[in-house]
Amino acid sequence: MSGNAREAILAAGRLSAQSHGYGGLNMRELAAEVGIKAASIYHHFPSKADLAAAIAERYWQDTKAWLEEVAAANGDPKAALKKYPETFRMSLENGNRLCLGSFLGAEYDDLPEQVRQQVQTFADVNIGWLADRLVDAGLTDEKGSEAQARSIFAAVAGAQLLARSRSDISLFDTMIDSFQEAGLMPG
Amino acid sequence: MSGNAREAILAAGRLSAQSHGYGGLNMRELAAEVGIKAASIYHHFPSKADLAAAIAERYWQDTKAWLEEVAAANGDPKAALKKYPETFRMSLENGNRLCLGSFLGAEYDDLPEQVRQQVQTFADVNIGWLADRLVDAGLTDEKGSEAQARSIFAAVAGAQLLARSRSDISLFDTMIDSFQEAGLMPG
DNA sequence: ACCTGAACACCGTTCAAGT
DNA sequence: ACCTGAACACCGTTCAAGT
Repeated sequence: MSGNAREAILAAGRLSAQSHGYGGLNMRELAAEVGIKAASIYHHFPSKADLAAAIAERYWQDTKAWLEEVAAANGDPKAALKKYPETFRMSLENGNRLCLGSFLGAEYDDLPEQVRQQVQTFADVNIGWLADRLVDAGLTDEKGSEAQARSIFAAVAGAQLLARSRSDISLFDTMIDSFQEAGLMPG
Repeated sequence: MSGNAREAILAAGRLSAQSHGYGGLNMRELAAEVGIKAASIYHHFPSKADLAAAIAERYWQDTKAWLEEVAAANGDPKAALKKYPETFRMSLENGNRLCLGSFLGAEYDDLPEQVRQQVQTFADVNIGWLADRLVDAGLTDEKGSEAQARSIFAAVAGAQLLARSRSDISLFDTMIDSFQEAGLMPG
């Protein structure tokens, strides 16, 4: 409708993809949510692959902006790191949804190349941000920071995946606590 | 051919599900791999949902048997725990495949009830085995053992998910090393 | 018992054609 | 530009019929 069908498609598409993945992203349903016909989506995106790539691109851009806000608002890098799991937690709160990067990561074999690239960038954004905080906090040397950052990213994503399949956010919180107590990430 | 089409369907179906998930499991393709027609699968399994449930059930049974072997072969529970990531590593080696529990966990919203139950049991088997080893090793008290076990399971699954999307087993190994060095799990 | 061709109802995707 | 009807390809599934 009116203002911007493209933006409405992106927003609804993101939510659907976080619930059902790339394969489960349904063009007719998505169109209905936006108030148009499925064929009309193709006026805004040349294909489902391009739509998914645009959704994933927007997803990492939003994530990056959020992470930068967190870093700016928390001078202490340890305090910033403590906030990191919050986006994953919000996905669970918002309809028990999965991180889009995790869902698309699972579907990686069947993903069009454009989508794969955005999934990689999403991971790079997360790992890069974490590595920068870890170095700033003096928790790792520069050499090992990326490896440590990757481990944190993977562990938090894994915790979200498991908590989601039980529809139980408290499990997510407990797992994050365990990671922090073990010293995998600062708490 | 031969002895047992049902077993061949289960074996090929498991591999396909670990690559493409439940939604991506294709009856016609699966039949072709086994050397029969799609309609013939229904002689062995009443529906795709029942087939997937049987695949997932067999999957946790195989996992459980493997874990019990590892426990039996390693009197030292820490040595057994050190071997735990090995099954996840083997999946990556075997065609860059994902743990079936992780893939179905991502698709949880769209899973038939029979399949969901087997996914839960798979998680329970892993967490129960880990909790038993942790208690035996004196690494946790009985009260906190399940929470600790869940964290290990989630972290290892997350590491596999991320390593798979890069098709890079060395990333998996490095993340496991990080988990062990942090003390999340014994190394 | 075990398998199959053919068909069914459905659904995502695409394109030619409308405004 | 923006949208759509309708065709297309493919899906899980059924069933009468074959061995």
